[in-house]
Amino acid sequence: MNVINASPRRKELTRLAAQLFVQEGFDRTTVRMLAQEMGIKSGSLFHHFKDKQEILAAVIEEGTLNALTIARKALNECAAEPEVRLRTMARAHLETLFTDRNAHVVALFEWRRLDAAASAHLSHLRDAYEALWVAVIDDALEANLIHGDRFLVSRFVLGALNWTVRWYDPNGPRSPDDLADEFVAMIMPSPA
Amino acid sequence: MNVINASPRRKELTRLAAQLFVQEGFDRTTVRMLAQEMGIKSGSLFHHFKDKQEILAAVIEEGTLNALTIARKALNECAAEPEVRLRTMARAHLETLFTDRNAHVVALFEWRRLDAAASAHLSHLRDAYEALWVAVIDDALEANLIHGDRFLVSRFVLGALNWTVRWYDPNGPRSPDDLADEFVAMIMPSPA
DNA sequence: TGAGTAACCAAGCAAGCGCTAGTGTAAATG
DNA sequence: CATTTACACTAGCGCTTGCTTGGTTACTCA
Repeated sequence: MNVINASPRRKELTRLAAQLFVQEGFDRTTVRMLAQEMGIKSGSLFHHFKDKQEILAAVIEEGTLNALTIARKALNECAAEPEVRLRTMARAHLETLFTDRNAHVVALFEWRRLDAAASAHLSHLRDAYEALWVAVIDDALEANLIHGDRFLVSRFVLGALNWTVRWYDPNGPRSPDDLADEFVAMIMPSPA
Repeated sequence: MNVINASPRRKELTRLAAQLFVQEGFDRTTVRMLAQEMGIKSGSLFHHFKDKQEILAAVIEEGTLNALTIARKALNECAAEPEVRLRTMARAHLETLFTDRNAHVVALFEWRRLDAAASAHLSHLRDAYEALWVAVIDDALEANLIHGDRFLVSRFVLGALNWTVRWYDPNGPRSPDDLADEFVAMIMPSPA
């Protein structure tokens, strides 16, 4: 469950597991399927992971840590105007969502399959990420760019953006950045 | 898979199944668990449903048909102003989402477990429902209440509203209607 | 009264599940 | 050179899964 055990081999296995979890769902993915995809036998799998649960936790941890890193970096590098920060955050969110799509789909839709311990650990990571959002939205509210309750707005925004994994086609004409900009324009009273 | 087989007994069984599917997830819910919750033996289950898949389809069909009925009725009964219709639709959406919560959570998060035939049938129902939304949003766009691409806006809106099942507490201080109003206020440039 | 039917049950099959035990082997380490 | 470590293998245990079979009960209606 911990990030310390992050050998290159394990990272690669985690990536493959994420793909299968998205294709089949966690419960329908058997350890034998995972092993075959990895080019080893099912017994060998348990040398890298304690049990099947730990593979799920690894997938989600990987994705969430990535999202946190990218968002922090993007916020550090962008201007201080609330509007810019809002757009930056939306872009960063959709960027990770689609470059690291498998891991995030698993994080969003297989969350409930985590056991209590892993769930607690990963909730902290997710909360840290959401805190970034709340801060950005606070600034936007204060600047009168948007209006409403800070938590409600945060959750509506995250909902709308996360839901894009259900319908957005990355091979279509619109880039994730376009999508982010259109979304920000939608919730801002005065369009540019 | 069809609505014709809708005996009262089957309806009740479907309701119980929805609850279990939400608690445990479709894959982790065994036919034995379903049977016990229904007060029968696992073998008897297959008198009412062809197989486990059909139970899932029944749950989702029930929920979607309900949502369609309620939304149509609400739209028929409300005034013609785009702003009123938008608010009405948002309220209707959250109302069904939380009075028929189990069925809708299953519809939203276990969709992928449907086989091809059931999926095709139910997609039509869902499309019919989404068409109601697109029409309402078209009117709102034309009246300059909101701005953006009609399909993008529809999907962002549906995403934000559907995501509420992940965080909204119906026993909290805010009613679903309040929630709907706050959401509409958020996406409309000029607050009331 | 007797045929038809909806609802149920006990028993169990074949397949598949997560996981373990014990072993082999090549490379790194003392 | 001896030992440890990392990674993989084979074989299979004990259990659960969705579903079937063959039969019983209770009720309806001609």
